[in-house]
Amino acid sequence: MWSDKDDLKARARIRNAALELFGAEGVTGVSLRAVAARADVSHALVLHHFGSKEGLRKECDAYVISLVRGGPGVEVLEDTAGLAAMLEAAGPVRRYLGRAFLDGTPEAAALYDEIVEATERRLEQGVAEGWARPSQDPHARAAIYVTWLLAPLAFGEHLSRVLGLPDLHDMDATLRYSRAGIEIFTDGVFADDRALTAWEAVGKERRAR
Amino acid sequence: MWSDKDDLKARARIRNAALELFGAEGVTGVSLRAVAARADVSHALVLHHFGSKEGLRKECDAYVISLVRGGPGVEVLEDTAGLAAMLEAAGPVRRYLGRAFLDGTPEAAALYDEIVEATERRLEQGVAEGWARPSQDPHARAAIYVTWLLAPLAFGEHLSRVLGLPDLHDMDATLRYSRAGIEIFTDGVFADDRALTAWEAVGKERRAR
DNA sequence: CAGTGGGCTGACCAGTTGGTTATTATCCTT
DNA sequence: AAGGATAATAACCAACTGGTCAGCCCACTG
Repeated sequence: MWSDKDDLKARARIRNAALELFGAEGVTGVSLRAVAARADVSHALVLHHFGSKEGLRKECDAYVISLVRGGPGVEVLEDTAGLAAMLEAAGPVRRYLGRAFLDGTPEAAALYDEIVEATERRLEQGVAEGWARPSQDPHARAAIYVTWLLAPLAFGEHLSRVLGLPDLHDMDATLRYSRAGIEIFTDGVFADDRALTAWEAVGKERRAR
Repeated sequence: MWSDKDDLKARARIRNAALELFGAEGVTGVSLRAVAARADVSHALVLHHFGSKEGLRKECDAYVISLVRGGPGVEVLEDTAGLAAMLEAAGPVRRYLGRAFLDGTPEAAALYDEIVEATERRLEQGVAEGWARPSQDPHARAAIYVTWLLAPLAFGEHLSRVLGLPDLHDMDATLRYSRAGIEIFTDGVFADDRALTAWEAVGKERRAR
């Protein structure tokens, strides 16, 4: 699919190998030697180029984030473009992102915050323009909205298994399950207010205690 | 918060320590010695009780799943009780679950499948009873619905940071952000069908190619 | 009381880990 | 062609990994 050409610079080859392996097994689960082997390189060269394992991890973070930002030109996300790029990203990148968010690196946290902010602005604009519903708590809604859109990054494997889709991360599969998501975002799931009412009852009860 | 009493059996102490550490750092990132140290026990004892690291991991899985099932009596989840238990679970258990789903152990996969099935039945019943909207793809909707409810397990850290909540995993915080979720599930986010229409356009274009 | 079996440990093992160093190969530049 | 950098390697290191083993300790049971 996107195997590296032989003449690709070793540094980039190492980074790609790390991306794949880190995403699949987690950073702590992958040795520098394993990365080196996949990049067809001595393990000392990895250290030579990146200084340490942590350095390699940071470079992977930076690279993936630059992909999401859509190139070196974009400094701050304007709308939901970053989200879209994330969902369309190739398999290894998606898996890596999922891990990064769960591991909670500072870089991933900053990216998450940025996406939530951009999304909140966009939804606010949508409310003004009439295509988005107003919310009682726009900040929390934006956060939840982003979290849900990102959820397939973490749970993609299960999603694809349950839906019987062969490759969890390709575009066709994404398209298939995203329809159900859009449906919920358009019509909701609940037909009446009883869940909302129940929530308010619980909240009131807790506040009383 | 839930520190172990001194007279707790060593076996359970080890399991709890493993649960905490595995959840926080990932299974591969935690050594048996670290687990042993936190349980105040020699690392040989861990092997004595669980045979291997993999054995310990399996025991953690089984324990957490039994918690979600709500006790040894429950064999198959009846409704969304498992989901509720999961969302109310204490911090370490939540983190562990998030990891388990991302790592894709067979036990976690089975649990996920089971929850999706139970939820699909429940939503189907809801449609019949009138409190849930019908869906064009009930199976996919149930899968997405579950995935979204589970998303805070994986992204809870970021969610709490963005919302300015101190402790990501306590019940009050869960209550706060879940309101926004219920709001979306009740009213949706989009005010009209244009997202759905756009999706259909993309799908048609791809099918044409 | 003897003994016996399980909880528990320290010492040990071979293999792996991230990282260092000295050395060689390969490339530009002038 | 000479020179200086940079790419790349093999050999090595101390620390740590999961796992084994012989044996201690101590509560039971006969």
